[in-house]
Amino acid sequence: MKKTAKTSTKVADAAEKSVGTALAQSKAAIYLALMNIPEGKVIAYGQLAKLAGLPGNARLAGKVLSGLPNNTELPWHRVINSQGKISLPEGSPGHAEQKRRLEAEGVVVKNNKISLRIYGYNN
DNA sequence: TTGTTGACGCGCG
DNA sequence: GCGCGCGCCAACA
Repeated sequence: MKKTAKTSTKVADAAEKSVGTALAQSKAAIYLALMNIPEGKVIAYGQLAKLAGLPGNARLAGKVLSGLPNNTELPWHRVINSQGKISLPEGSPGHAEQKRRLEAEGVVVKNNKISLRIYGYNN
């Protein structure tokens, strides 16, 4: 209807429209995976992406989390990098916020670092 | 279409 | 345990 003929990848294009840019699913998958994280536990971006069915898309997970609103209900603060540290830059509102939330759930943050060995969520 | 950027991960020294 | 560099995948200009 819109694209008309053009180079007409029509079939692929139509399929793409049906899902709403493939990422929509990925995004939803990441949300679901995030909801599966219990309190007092943390997970790495890559791990989260893998749980969402997107191995190798750790960065994408971060991209999605960055797009989350402030009033989101998702426990985004339970997501950290494989280093066991908060990816957000120190001094950033999100960093302090995340750290505070984690401690509120019983997660001990040692020197801005979290023991994945203890709090790491393994499925 | 090509190049750059990013809430990352892993291997090395 | 820590810092550095390269690699991966998608979005954006």
